[in-house]
Amino acid sequence: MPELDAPNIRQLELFKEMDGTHFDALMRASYVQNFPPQLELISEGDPSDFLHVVVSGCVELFSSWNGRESTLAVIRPVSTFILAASIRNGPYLMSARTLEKSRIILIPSQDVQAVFDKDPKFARAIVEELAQVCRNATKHTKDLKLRTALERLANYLLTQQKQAGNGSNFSIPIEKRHLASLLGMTPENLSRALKKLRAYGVLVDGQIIAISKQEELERLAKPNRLIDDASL
Amino acid sequence: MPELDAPNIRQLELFKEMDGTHFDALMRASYVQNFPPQLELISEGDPSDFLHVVVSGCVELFSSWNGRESTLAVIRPVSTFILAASIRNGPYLMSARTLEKSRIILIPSQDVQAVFDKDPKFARAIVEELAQVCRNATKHTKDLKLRTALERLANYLLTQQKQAGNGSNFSIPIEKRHLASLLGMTPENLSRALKKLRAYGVLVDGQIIAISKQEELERLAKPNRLIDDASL
DNA sequence: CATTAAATTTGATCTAGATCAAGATTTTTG
DNA sequence: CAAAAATCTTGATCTAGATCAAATTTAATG
Repeated sequence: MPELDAPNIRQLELFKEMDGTHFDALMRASYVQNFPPQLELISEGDPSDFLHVVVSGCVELFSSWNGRESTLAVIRPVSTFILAASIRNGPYLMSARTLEKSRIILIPSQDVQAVFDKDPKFARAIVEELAQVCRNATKHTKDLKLRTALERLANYLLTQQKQAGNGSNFSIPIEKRHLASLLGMTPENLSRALKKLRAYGVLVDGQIIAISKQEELERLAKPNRLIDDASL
Repeated sequence: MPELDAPNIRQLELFKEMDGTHFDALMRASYVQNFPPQLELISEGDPSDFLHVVVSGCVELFSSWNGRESTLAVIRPVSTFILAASIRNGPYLMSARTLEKSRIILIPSQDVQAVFDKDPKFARAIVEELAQVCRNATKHTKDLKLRTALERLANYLLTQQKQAGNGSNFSIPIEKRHLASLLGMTPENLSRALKKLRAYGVLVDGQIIAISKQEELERLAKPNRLIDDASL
């Protein structure tokens, strides 16, 4: 793989503490590729051969059943996806497609596993990362089962606001139809929900959101760290 | 801890391959307790001090927000829970209560982590278990987002049937109100959904289920390994 | 075993959210 | 930049599932 990318990857929690030799070996075994938008990278059911790292761009994880489809997550740089599948050597449970032009590193699962056994620091990092993924999945489920669509949206906006630095203006980083699917609602319903939030001081212009009545929105959303804090 | 339990625990995937000395050390550091039914073992938000292993009985994992509550999983012997929290030393994301009189082993998180660093076999087992938990969470989300309540119920019944040995008769192992919550519906709606399934050859008598038209039910349920197979 | 309490079922009604059908915008592309 | 294709929005309608209230069954308790 090109040396340009390695330093970026090395900064990732997953690779930061590991032995340099092992890191280099992993990188040598890996492939880097640039993908155009809307390309299906993996399909659910396929065997999991690689751990993926999004270096730039954006990847949507989604799943289909009986003609229906749902977005399960949107991955932004720099982070990994399908770690669980590649550890268990099980089939992918989700499909993945690029939403934008994306640069992605593919690390062969068998190399990940080999280094896992040799490098305790890496093993530690893998298990921490995986526990995080696991906990975020739990939070997503709680969000879905305990909240209405309007509440999910309100909390999503507050979370995005926080990530963008707590200013009153920020922009949502994905298309609304994907956001709708992520939040478990239809695009039509998202559109209406955004309109309802005007009463709580939310102004929408395309992807740009302005929050004018912070307290009102928070009173509606009732954000909770055990659901909304991705770092927890 | 009493030696009676150790052999059972040792059989768990999580502990099977690890070094005997390490296993014994873990067991010595652990506590075994018998809990009555309906006892809240842990509350979400609390710091995670122990990895829990259900030896006998049954534990419900649930979560609350804004006065609502939802069952997220039901844990039966012999398996662990809140592995992810104890690895990250983060607060519990779910609460846990016994549904029946239960025998539970509490292994201090710090001991789990210490042995993780020393014993590659154990590290390997932990990461596999965690990946499994992670994948099951993904399946649960897919079930919730891609299926209607009736479809979730139909698939739940087929899964239980399989676990019970594929006979046409079997019994559901939890109260219906918990099942309803697990499937993301109200008890009233579960009751009605079960009635609707009569048209597909499902007969209900208390906890006992009889499936008379296997193919019809499967045509409705459209079971899918990437959602319904817990071992995958 | 009678009493009380809890769980389940049933019926009536309500509502969040889906679906369908057009428009209105925005984005993409020749 | 104009045409075509998406995406987003709005309105009308429909429906899965929730809520409320009451009856019935089942389980727990003195």
